[in-house]
Amino acid sequence: MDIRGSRSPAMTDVARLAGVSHQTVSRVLNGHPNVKEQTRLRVRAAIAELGYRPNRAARALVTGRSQLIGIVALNSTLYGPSSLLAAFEQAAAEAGFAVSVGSVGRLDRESIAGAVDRHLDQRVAGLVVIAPVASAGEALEEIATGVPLVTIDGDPRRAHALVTVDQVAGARAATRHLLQAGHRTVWHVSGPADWYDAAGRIEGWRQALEEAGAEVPPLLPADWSAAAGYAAGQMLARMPEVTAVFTANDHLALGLLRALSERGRRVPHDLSVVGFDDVPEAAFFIPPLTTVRPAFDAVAQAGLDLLLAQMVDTADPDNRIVIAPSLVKRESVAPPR
Amino acid sequence: MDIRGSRSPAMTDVARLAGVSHQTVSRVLNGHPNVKEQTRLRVRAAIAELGYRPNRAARALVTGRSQLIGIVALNSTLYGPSSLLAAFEQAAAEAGFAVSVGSVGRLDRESIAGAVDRHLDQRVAGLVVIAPVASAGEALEEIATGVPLVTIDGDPRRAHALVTVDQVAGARAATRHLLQAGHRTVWHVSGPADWYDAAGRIEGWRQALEEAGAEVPPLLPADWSAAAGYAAGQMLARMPEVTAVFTANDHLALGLLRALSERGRRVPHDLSVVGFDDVPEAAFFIPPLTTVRPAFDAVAQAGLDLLLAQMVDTADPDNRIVIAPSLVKRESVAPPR
DNA sequence: GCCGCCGCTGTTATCGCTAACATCAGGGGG
DNA sequence: CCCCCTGATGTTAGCGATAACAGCGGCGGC
Repeated sequence: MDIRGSRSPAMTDVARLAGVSHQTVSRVLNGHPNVKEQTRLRVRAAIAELGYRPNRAARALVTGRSQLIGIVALNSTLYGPSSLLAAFEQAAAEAGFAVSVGSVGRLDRESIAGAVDRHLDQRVAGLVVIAPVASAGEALEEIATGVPLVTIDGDPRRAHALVTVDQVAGARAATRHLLQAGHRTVWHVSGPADWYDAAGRIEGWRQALEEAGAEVPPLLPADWSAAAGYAAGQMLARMPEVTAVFTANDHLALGLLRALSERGRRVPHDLSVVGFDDVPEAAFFIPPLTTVRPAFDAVAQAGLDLLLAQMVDTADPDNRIVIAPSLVKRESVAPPR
Repeated sequence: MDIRGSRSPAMTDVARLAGVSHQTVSRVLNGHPNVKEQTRLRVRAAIAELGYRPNRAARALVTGRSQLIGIVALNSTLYGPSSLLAAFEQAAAEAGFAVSVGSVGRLDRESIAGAVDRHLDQRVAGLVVIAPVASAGEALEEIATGVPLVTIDGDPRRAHALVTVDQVAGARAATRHLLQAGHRTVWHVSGPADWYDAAGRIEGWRQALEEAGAEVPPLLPADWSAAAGYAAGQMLARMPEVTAVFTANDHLALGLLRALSERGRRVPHDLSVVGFDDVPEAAFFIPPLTTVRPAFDAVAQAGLDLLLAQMVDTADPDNRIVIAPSLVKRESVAPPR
């Protein structure tokens, strides 16, 4: 578009070509009212002719704010967080914001603070933190940012301006579904204890059992990996009294299914399994997995809305939005023998 | 840290506190040599005391370049692209760059051009495009950006400054592994034809068969989904002469495994399967999947290096780097009966 | 002992934009 | 007929940094 070397056109170049002052160009660009229609057209034409594009750095410098939203997220390929990230980028782009991602290796106080810092350096207009673990929540409490901040998947009890999936409701639905199929009780392979997601799912599982008057079996703590699910499965396969298992995510369920299959325990004939996340492959596990689907798109959109609301109006930062997940029924659940 | 409302400290504030000029502060910040050690320490102390952080917008304005790298990527939860994205963010952050992500819904000319445009508005210092499909490659050819540009997973024949996984070598290794196990030939369930990844894997598969003098069976085209793998599996299960299948990714393999399991064809006893990607769960498929692991970290790092090299020195933009993947052997491969 | 260079620091101009104020022509009310 | 207001535009002053150049001691060489 440009001959290399010649600097790209600035506002004054446009102004000169259109025969107006640079300020008039600025007014046209920012949609200010008092500009004659004819002038506006001349300026537009000049902009098009030169291929002018405003310099965001200059604008950010003088206004003190950018059109950049920062996201702090865990650098992982975990399905939940990365779906959330993708969905958020999409929503932000549609709203005309650029998104700067600061992924962190671990969600501890120091890493989070570092990522937030780097974003503040960029003078982001707002900040979204996907903070599913307790340490992250604590870290955030201590960081006064001075910019609009929305937490996604943070501490449901503490954080302001929070959007989260209703983990408790999802887990209750999963557990109830198994109880209604006729199982006396439901075992739970949980996620890491310091993740809110995991804690909420444990809570929902426990609630559903207690409401139904069912015995609450010991919790099987794990991380989010298929490997941990496999380990849990090796144990459960040896326990004939276990007929129903709810795992904290689909990958745990995958590992569990393999362990059961190796030991000759058939699903759902001998044992029913429900997962959480509805990863795209869940329908192709052996057997197809009944699971809970969080509405990541809705979470992302709600997060953005909350952020934009804070940006125009600093009031009402206490809003929190909880998105209900839905149960997806497939073939991994059946009545007990 | 700051009292709300009072503007954040600027370089002159630091200078006043340290009893020097703002220029000396600038020199300290940028590591210029000729500053007395004692002065440097005083400035550092003042910076710490005020919690000063440089204003990137101002710096970008005066230097004409930002510390922002733009990434254009497909907004998907596909394992390959999203791993690449995560790895790149990591590498860029370590090199002191912020990363602005412009994800696009489709990789067509218009979407790509739009995303590139938005990034140019931000005055990114460099641009990385993860462009695994043909239409994206064509779109890029037409866009003169004027900034350093690196293509990841683009057209191996055309693009300059390209980093890619050696799809051909990976597919050859997978296919040869199956042939060496004793199979007469290997079938292939491929990815979408317009993806370079898919094309390279087809090519490698074909090469390996031809080198070995094996018959080349008809290609089974699919997309990347487990559903497509399932469909292919339903067909293959009915064909007793098929003893070895190479799928273009692990999720296809997952769907295939389920279809085979439903029809009573045992893996690896009746049929061997090899995938591609080494998703974290691949070790927990039934049975554990032999697959090809692309080194996403290495790709990302190489991409960043290439970009940085272009940024300091506009010469040598024709470099292309091909990263070799490795074969991960698990239990889904055995000799034919 | 003077010149010149070097190491350190300060002064000034500038990047491209927006905000605030200045200007100026034209029109309606007293 | 003058005043004031209003709509359209221009002028000026920064935003916060870097770059280029200017000063100013002190030290070595002749």
